Amino acid sequence: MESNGLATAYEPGEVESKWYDYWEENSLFKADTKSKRPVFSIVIPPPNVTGSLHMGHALNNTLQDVLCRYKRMKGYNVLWQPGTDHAGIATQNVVEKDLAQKGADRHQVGRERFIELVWEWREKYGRMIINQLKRLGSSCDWSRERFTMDEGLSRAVREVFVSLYEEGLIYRGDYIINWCPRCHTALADLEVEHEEMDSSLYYIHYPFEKQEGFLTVATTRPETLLGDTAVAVNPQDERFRDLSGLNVLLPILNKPIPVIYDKYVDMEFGTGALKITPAHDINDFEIGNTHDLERIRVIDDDGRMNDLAGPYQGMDRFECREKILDDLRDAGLLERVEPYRNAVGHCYRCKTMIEPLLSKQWFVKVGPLAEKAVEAVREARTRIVPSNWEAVYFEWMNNIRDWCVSRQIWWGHRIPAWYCRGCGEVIVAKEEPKTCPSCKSSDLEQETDVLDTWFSSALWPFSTLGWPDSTDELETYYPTSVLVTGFDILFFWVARMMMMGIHFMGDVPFRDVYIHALVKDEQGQKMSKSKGNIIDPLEVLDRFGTDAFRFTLAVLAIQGRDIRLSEERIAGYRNFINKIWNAARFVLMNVEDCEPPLIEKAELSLADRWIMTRLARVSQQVDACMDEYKFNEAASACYQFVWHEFCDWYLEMAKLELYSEDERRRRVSQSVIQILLSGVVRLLHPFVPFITEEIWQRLPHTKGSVMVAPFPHAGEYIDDEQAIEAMELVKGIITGIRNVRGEMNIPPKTYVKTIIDVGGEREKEIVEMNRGYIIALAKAESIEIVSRVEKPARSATYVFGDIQVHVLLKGLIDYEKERNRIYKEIRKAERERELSQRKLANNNFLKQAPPNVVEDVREKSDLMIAKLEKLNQNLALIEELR
RNA sequence: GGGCGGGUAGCUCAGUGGGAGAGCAUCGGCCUUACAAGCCGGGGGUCACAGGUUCAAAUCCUGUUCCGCCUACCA
Repeated sequence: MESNGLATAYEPGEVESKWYDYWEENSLFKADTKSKRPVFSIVIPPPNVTGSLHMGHALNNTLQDVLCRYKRMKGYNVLWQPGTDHAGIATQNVVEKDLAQKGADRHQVGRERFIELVWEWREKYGRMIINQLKRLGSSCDWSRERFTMDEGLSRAVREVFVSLYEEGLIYRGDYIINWCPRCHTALADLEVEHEEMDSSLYYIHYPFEKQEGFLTVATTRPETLLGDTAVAVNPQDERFRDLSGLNVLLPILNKPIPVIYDKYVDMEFGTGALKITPAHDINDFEIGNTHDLERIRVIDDDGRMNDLAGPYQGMDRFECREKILDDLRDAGLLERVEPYRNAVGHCYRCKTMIEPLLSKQWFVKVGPLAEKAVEAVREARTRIVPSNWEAVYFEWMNNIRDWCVSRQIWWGHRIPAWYCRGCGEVIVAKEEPKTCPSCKSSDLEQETDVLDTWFSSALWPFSTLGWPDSTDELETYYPTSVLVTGFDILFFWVARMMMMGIHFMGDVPFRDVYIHALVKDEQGQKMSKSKGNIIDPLEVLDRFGTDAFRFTLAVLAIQGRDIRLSEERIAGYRNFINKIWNAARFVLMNVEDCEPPLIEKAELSLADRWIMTRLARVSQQVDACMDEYKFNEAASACYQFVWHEFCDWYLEMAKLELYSEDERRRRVSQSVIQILLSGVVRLLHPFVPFITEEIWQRLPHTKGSVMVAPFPHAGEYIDDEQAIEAMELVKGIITGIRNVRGEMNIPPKTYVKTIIDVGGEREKEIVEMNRGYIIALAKAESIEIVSRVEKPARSATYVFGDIQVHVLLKGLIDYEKERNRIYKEIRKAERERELSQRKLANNNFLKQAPPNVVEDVREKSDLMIAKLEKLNQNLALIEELR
């Protein structure tokens, strides 16, 4: 059925794009540096420019949008700074894959052309993620959109690199780094994923050079023995005394290498003898340094054995392992093989097994930066929510190692360093130097490496606001109010932004960091392409609408707990959206031709006063939740209020007024429900922006967009505690009658005679004044209000507190049924009475518990005693009548 | 190895010191003119286990156990 041109079911499709366009056209997302209002600012975690919206984005951006919309309605000058990230390795991989399909590779097209191709790719696909964020309703100030490879941000990158270099916080050197043989680049420690794997521990004999016998070493990587330059044992180890100065022979190559003593070696592990490969293992590298060992790199950039690998040259590293094991077996040098589980590093981008190897790279010396970043959180200049992440943050920051920032790829910010071919001088500068400052040669060559993508991301909170220039934006919006992100990039990104922000801006980049959970599937599994358990957010948006999806995410965003998302759940909240829609339809149907609201407080019904009080209180509750980023509590409170108070009780009660013969009553009610719907819509707007705008625009007497309407606040309404109490009584009576009706199978169409037995005068008055609600909502034919009567014959009785609701039954009462019903009630009441009385019998309880608690228990006990008395009387009566 | 989180109704989970809750599912009754994507009513829990603190414990402490995640330079 249609009414006011409103369909009975909400259809999100058309509504969403219509209002999003409207918001944009009216510049409602725009931040204003000139504004005098309090500031609220967020920088978006920039998605990969060529990426596509996944569940993580959906959650992350929904929460940010909820905050931004809420703050706008609260009167803040809001900036939600959007943008995208160039995602060096990921994007390069995508474009390379595309090239491969065309039968080419990047080396054929050359660096310059390749970068052009990536830019073209970005032009083609870069809008996709932005449009998807828009579909989600994200109210970013798109006029300020930034990209990490923009000229401005690139300038910030060069500026930072040069300053850090000049301060000695960036250096270049030979170290063991994580090499991905497939991506052909170095990776930071963080970019390596450790995966526990079944592998083997090989026990290999290293014969002594000049005497009988051998040392047995245990290793998981026999192929690296080709690069061994020592065997180490613990100086404390009794088994290996007097080996000082001796050599063992490297198997197969028969090259003498020394036995050295180093307390790093764990005597308990393996044989207590450790082979040392300084060019392929971080620990071996360090031991090599203290013992001044030669570093022999035997694996090349492709993961193949190089010319130093003797007979194995050209073999892939895994192939080489098999071959070398065969050869060791043949030579009788492989003692045994044990199954073993160890954590092996893999590239976080392509999952290829990482090769630790010696290489010359650029590093950031993070120690001094990390120290300040730790201090900032310790001093609560930045607050991490929930706070248990602070411990994780400290743990990592305190054990941080230098950050390898050079990448051997092409897509990214090229490191602003030049090498003089003349004298070998290294020149680090913001602009390309013409000549070498040391030898004046003009034969300079720029560093070919680019910077780690996270290097530019680390500058995001100030580079997007115009740094290194001093801008109004920086002045107004830095530090940002909050960063909303997942814990998976706490180290990658948050920690580094903290370091850079403090170092270059002299203040933390954000006051709060809100860490949200991961979105998983129904079974609690991480969503992944390989598992095939991905729920595509775009599909969800199509099927259920943006508002339903957003509300689901908000209600599931419980601090510190992962989200298990299921379609059922989304469908449930889709129903809620539809409920909102129908409530609005109902209101709009009934206010069509009414005059602007003008009401005396005295004219408000009980239901009016009750719901206004509730709306005021729920708004305050939402305020409190939002301050603490308790999205789930805020959303649940809204859900509960709108559905189970506003719709289930209030609108039903308002029908009495709306359908009244009395025109004044009707008019007042028409005004009140409009006011209330306006409040409900504003309350819900941050969570469900589209449907609320659609309703807002249809409400008479509203102006502009709901986006900029004020969030409901207590001052708008009333706070009437008496109305709450009276409503509880009325609701209790109605529920009582409905309960009896349900259990006694009274057909819904049958109106029943009721006798309501209330003790107090005040209660009596309330029931008397509100009998209309009871008649309508409980389908009562008549209500007789009495004090202290016996249960009438042919009746079923519901007891709550000291109130009895007798429902008179026509025809034959089912005594058995009524007896069982009462019996059940008695058992329940007895249990509660027992509990209370046991407490009251305890002297310690009476003495030590707070008086109000004792009072509550006493009240409860009295209540139960009274209730039981009545129930027992009723039961006796039933038994008598049988 | 270290750390963190979790175990509450059939399922998914709220609830951090005083009456065990929600959504979904389930059962019974309703096409009541806002809504069947709905309305009304009902059933269902030894709050993982064992100790302890307390007048009082799902909640605080200790231990056990199971699950998940993060982290790590024992080859």
